[in-house]
Amino acid sequence: MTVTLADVAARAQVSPATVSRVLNGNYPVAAATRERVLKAVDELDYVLNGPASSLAAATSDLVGILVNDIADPFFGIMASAIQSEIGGPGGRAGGERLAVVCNTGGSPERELTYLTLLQRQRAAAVVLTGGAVEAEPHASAVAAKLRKLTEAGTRVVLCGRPPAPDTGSVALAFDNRGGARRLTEHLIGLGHRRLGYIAGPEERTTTRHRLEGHREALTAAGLPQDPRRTVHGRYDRTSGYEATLELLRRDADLTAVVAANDSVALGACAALRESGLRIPEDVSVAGFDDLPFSVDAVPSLTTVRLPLAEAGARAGRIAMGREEQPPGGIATVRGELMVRGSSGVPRG
Amino acid sequence: MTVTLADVAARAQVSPATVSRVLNGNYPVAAATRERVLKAVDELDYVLNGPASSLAAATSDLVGILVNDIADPFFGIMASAIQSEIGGPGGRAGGERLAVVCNTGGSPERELTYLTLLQRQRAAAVVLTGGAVEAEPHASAVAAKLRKLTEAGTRVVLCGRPPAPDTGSVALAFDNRGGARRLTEHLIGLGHRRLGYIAGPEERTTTRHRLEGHREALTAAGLPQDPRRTVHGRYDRTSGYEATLELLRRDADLTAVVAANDSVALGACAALRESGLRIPEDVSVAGFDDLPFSVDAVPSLTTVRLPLAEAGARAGRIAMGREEQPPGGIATVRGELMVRGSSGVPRG
DNA sequence: TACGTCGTAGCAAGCGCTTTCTATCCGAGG
DNA sequence: CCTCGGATAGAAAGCGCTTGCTACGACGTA
Repeated sequence: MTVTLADVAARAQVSPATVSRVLNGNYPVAAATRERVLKAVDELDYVLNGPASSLAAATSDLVGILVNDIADPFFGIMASAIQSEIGGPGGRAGGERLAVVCNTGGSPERELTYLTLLQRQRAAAVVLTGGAVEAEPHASAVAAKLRKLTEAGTRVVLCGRPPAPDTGSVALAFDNRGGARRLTEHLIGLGHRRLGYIAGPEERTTTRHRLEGHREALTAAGLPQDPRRTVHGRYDRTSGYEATLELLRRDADLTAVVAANDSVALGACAALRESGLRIPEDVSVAGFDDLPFSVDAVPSLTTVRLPLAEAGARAGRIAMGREEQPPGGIATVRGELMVRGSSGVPRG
Repeated sequence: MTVTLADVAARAQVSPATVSRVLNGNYPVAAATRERVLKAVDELDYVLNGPASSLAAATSDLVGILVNDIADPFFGIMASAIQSEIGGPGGRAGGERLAVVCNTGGSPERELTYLTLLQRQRAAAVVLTGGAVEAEPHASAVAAKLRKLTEAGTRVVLCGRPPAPDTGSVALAFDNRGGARRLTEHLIGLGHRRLGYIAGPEERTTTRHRLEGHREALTAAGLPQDPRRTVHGRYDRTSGYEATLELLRRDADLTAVVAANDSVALGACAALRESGLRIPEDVSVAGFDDLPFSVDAVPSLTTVRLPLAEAGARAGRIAMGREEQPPGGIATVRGELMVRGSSGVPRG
């Protein structure tokens, strides 16, 4: 029925072992023999049986990339960069590595499921992107799973996610706290005193760090931390829209809105505009991440640029063992404040 | 070293066969025995060896989703929808299916490579999204590969891609031609007579169909098809920006710019604005796809909404055999014209 | 001429699971 | 009380590949 190694071997008049070695190129084979084998492979249109190969070799070509939301360019950009470092030659049997991205939808359960699935497939490496969920028992379960993976020889890299101590993983963390602090400092520097903050889902590290950075800046400037000025939501546009209306309801005198990310900021802009407020004359808006569309917003968004592609590429290289690990297995990636049209001096 | 089925069997005092049956749930096992096995699985923290399982069963839990550009929400949204129909319970051994998205970067070679990799992994199904490349020899090579896959029992579904005859695949094609025609008709109806068109890469079916639809509308209205009014580029913002400047250089009297997609349209808006032109007073702009950010553009984008999530979900269900195939294995998905602020009556 | 060496290729033992076929135990029916 | 069928469980034969070890010829060297 299907063509196997043995068929190729028979046709090339060699042993299966030789065919395997030609395919894997990890053992000397005479040029003439190799030719003969490759010819047979071609003629029979042979495709290696991946599962059989992985079983015998106790490893696979699979590399997993976990993302929270594949429809969000934030993750798409990272995944793309990671994948382009991981894909390409280097897989088993002269093949390519299969970089697969797994969409967790932000669900802790799915994250764990995918991790188990990748473990089951004996993945060569796994890269986890995006913030982690801090709530128990998920956090410990993930940590335990990561440890299992590294112990089994799977390289684990965290990209844009805080370090997971004692798991054997390498972390490239974003400096969310610092970025948020500088962003808020910028607004305070412009004269803003009444700032609303639209945070992401409470249980995520990214949310907490950005919020902490914001509050640090507030405190440093001697401004009060009014809990009524913070609203939690999701990392999407709709959430930003609704949260902004809520903020306005609580305090119509806000002069600035700091959003958890750019999508949220866009929603905030829409809500402000519909409320008859001009940006930045009446209210300044700031985002986070600097996704491609942010510069096209009108006015263009003041935000913190995260080097998503660079970090992803580096994570990919580390996962492939092509770049040295940072000292202690931990590196922090800083964001850059991008001051643009959506932030300005407050009225009055 | 690693825990195997046999270890679990020993601990549960049953045979490996029984453990396998408990895990797969495809054979009656007494409740007490099942309990004992599951307990052992748990205590030993056993994880099935995927490759071994796939080898023995001659099939895997893998489902591939091919996308052109994972950083582009157009594909992200489809991939997300496909994946959410495919993931979840239903995999082998009580596990979940592993829906993996493969980023081809729009390269025909990578597309073929991924297809081979998925074939090698004995994927249960493959969903290809986005337009195809028509140039030979790629087109035939892909068709041949798709045929191989279906013959080997892998279900193949094309989502937003024209049908591939005689390959055994199911196609959910977008009506790009009709959408583009209606969009251009809308502009002509507003009074536009000098329309620029920014097309995608020439070799792609999507590009050709949209361009044909545009020209159909032009012809139907008795307007000339000036080749100088069409510029080819890529499906991204930068391309739209540059192409618009080029169009303006060729004919400063344009009253409307139709873009290959929304990202391109955004780039066009930026270029027009920088050229001192107002939208839509001086020049109308239209996009295609209606991605989430399009409604946030200022003015919001007139475009053609493609039901990406719905089509993706349907493709996913068909790939899983949970939805009947359309008659003839082919269905056309229409887009909906969304008239918004970026299109208006031309000056004069 | 005899012997160690190097370069190639084959043998065969798994890798860890699935599944067919067979064995066993039990209760029910005759 | 014996037999038969149904429900469970086990034995064992692979699935298609990799790889350690062995075999063998052709050289170069003593």
